[in-house]
Amino acid sequence: MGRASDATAAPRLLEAAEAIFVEHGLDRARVEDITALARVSKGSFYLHFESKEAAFRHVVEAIVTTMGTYMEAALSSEGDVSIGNLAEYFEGRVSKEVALFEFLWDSRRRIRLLLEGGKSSAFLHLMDEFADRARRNAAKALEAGIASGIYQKDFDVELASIYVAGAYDRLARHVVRLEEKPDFASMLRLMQRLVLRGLASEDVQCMFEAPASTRQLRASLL
Amino acid sequence: MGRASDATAAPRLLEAAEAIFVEHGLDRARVEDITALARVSKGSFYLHFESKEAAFRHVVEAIVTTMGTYMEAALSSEGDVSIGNLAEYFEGRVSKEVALFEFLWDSRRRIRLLLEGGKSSAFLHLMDEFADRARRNAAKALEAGIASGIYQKDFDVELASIYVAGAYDRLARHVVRLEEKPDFASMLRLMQRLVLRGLASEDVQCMFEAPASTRQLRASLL
Amino acid sequence: MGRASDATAAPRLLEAAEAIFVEHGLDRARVEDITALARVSKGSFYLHFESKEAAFRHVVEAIVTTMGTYMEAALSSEGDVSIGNLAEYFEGRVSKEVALFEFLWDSRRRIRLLLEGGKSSAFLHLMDEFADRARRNAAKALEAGIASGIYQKDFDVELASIYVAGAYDRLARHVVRLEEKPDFASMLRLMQRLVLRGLASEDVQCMFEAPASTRQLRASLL
Amino acid sequence: MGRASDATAAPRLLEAAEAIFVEHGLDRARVEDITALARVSKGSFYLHFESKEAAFRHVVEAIVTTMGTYMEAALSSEGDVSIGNLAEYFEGRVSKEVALFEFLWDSRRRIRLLLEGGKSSAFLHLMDEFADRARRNAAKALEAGIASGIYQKDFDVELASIYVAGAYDRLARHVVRLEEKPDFASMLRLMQRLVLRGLASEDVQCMFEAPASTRQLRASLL
DNA sequence: CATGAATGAGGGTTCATTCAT
DNA sequence: TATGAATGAACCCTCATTCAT
Repeated sequence: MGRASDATAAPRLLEAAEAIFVEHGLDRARVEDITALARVSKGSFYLHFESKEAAFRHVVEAIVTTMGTYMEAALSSEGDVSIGNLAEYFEGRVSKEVALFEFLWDSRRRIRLLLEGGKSSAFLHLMDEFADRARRNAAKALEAGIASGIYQKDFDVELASIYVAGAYDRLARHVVRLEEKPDFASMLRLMQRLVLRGLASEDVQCMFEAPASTRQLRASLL
Repeated sequence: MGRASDATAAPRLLEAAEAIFVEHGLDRARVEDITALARVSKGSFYLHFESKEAAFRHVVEAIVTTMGTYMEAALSSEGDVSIGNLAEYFEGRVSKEVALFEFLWDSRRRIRLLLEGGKSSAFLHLMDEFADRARRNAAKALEAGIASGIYQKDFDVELASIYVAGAYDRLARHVVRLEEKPDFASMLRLMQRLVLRGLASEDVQCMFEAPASTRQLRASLL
Repeated sequence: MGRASDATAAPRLLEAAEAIFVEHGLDRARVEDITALARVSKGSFYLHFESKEAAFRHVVEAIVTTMGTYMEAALSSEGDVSIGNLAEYFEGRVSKEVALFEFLWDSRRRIRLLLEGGKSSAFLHLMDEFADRARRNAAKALEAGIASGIYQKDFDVELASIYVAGAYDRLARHVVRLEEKPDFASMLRLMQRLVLRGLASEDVQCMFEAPASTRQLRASLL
Repeated sequence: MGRASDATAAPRLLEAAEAIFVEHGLDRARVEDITALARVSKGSFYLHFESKEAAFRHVVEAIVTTMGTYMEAALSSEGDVSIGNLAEYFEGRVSKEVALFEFLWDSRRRIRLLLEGGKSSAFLHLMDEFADRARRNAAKALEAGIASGIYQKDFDVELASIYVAGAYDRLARHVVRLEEKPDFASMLRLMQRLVLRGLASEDVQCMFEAPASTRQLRASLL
């Protein structure tokens, strides 16, 4: 091997590329901006990337992979639902969602840039991809709820999943822009309550009226 | 000396600018593309706009104004709400929303371009502006609902308005991408039901249980 | 029409392009060299040429056309040959060739650059094209000579035309490099004599021996 | 620390450099092309050559030396000429020339590249150098011929040598482009005949007419 | 006002050369 | 000596903007 490759150069370059692309978008980003930020020569850029566009694609894909994986993990709903364990189930979902929003919060700088400054259609497409992934997750959760008798049977699941995912989408966009970290648990409980009460089957609906036995549920949802 | 003063040049230029900017974004759009589309000389561009960026801002503002005005009109909720006229009130809201979605449907090509191809942060910002406007509308409606006793009093209105607006936002994005015009009325009724049942006060909640008097409401919301 | 196009700009650019390309070759020539020589802005180059390579092709083609046309005209051999008018015929050919070499002499700067400094394969190819054109001309002349009984019948015309054209080719290369204008007529007479005596038919050969009648021919060829 | 000292690296590099330079010319050849072909590191190039241009000069000189040496050997005319041994003498020359053309034929790929693809002025110069060397050889042969009475005395030797060398030059260029190996002997005999008959002294000229004694010469030259 | 030729700054990319290992 | 990653000067081309007509 020749001159030892600066092991930190490649990651520095990637990081710099992401930062510059996310800040300025593909067209406004200058290769020289990226190499300067990475403290690397201009020519060095082309040791790591085929072209500016290729670097851009690389960055976008890396973001998709990182965020997507996390999101998938956070939203996967295993565990059975039944009217009996409703309160626990929802608390479980809420805590999973809290974990996801914690992740979003930690990544908020990057995400905010994607949302506000990602001046490129590639990032828009990426956003849409996440949104659709979230929607499919929501649809699965709704179907599970119908199957277990929690939800009514007579609504259009796809449509409802669009609403639900849209609500989460906007909530996420809202959250990453906040200055102070909000109380994710209460946020997400209100969300769950809207969905649950909005779609609840008669049986579950009753629990909101009944005095004693459902205290717990009512408490957790209010 | 060139073509005699051409009164149609300015609107043609604006139209062309919008088309090109929306298709390619600020950076990729070339002044010459715009003037070619407007059948105007390149120099003429600078008789009408300060610079390319100025033209872009102009276009963005024009879109905001046009769409925003329509939207405002469509969503403005005048008229009193009370438990008594609940069914009518909601039908009224649904029909207003249907009108808005009809407008979106008619403008779907332009909107789709803004969403998918609007390769510039300015358009993203514009989208966000609409989204926030919608959220504020939703918040007002929720507050009116609380005031009239339709909704519970113990939820975070701002948060709920985020959910609601997010749901509409995604629905709108979904709709403009459809091939076939969907049934807006049923779409928007499901939406209303989600919100109403999700946030309904005890009094209204009862109406879903009560046998006779609320038939109408139940029917319209299911 | 807009700003009046500088009518002299295009020819200046062409001239400059030829000068620079011929001096440095395609690869070493810089667009800026050309535009500087033409006293034109760098961008202006691309108003007249698609690309540097396109400009190069243009220049090459222009040279081919100019020189080729002249050459064709100069070498075309009309007029009948017969043993009777041999001396006149050859004087006629010689004077045509003298005219061609006068042209070469006048263009010697450009040609010399093509030969010595034309650092590009395109110019080599161009040279070959001229060479082949010359060879075909030679072949035609030889065939005419055979038909009229001046030349023998038993030699390979193509081969002989290669020799003859090669001889002229080198002579031309030699001439354009000279400092002083040489005596083209005697040069080209020696050439003709070589060819004539080299290929002469027995009948013509005799004329070189016979005392009186052929004095003229012998005189002109020696 | 890299590969242990590799004795074959230097010749491989030279060979690769020649191949790449001959194929692409100085400007289009990339150092990396050469080192890749030589299976040597890029840095290694600069252990063997001062610079790309130096390598180029080296290659050009090597070609000149190799080919020049061969050519010199092939064309050197030792042995006396006299009218008595004319036929043998010419057969001797022809066979030497055949040997040279055999060499050209064997090297035709390289030569063709030099002629057609040698995209650099250095190679053109090299070609001219060969041509001039050939011309000087021809001049020497002509002088020897004059001295021995074979040729006339009253022509411009330098001029004639230009013709003769030019003819050979073009013949050589023609030959290396052929698909099939031609009959060099007959080619070169026609060439000799042209020159001999073109310049022959009266004494030799007679041999073409005389019946018996010169049969051999006439036969060999026709 | 209208035109479109002219301008020139700017940036992506290549590649000869250097140098730390 | 051999390596190949790193460097940065150089150069083609684009395109927003200007300006003479």
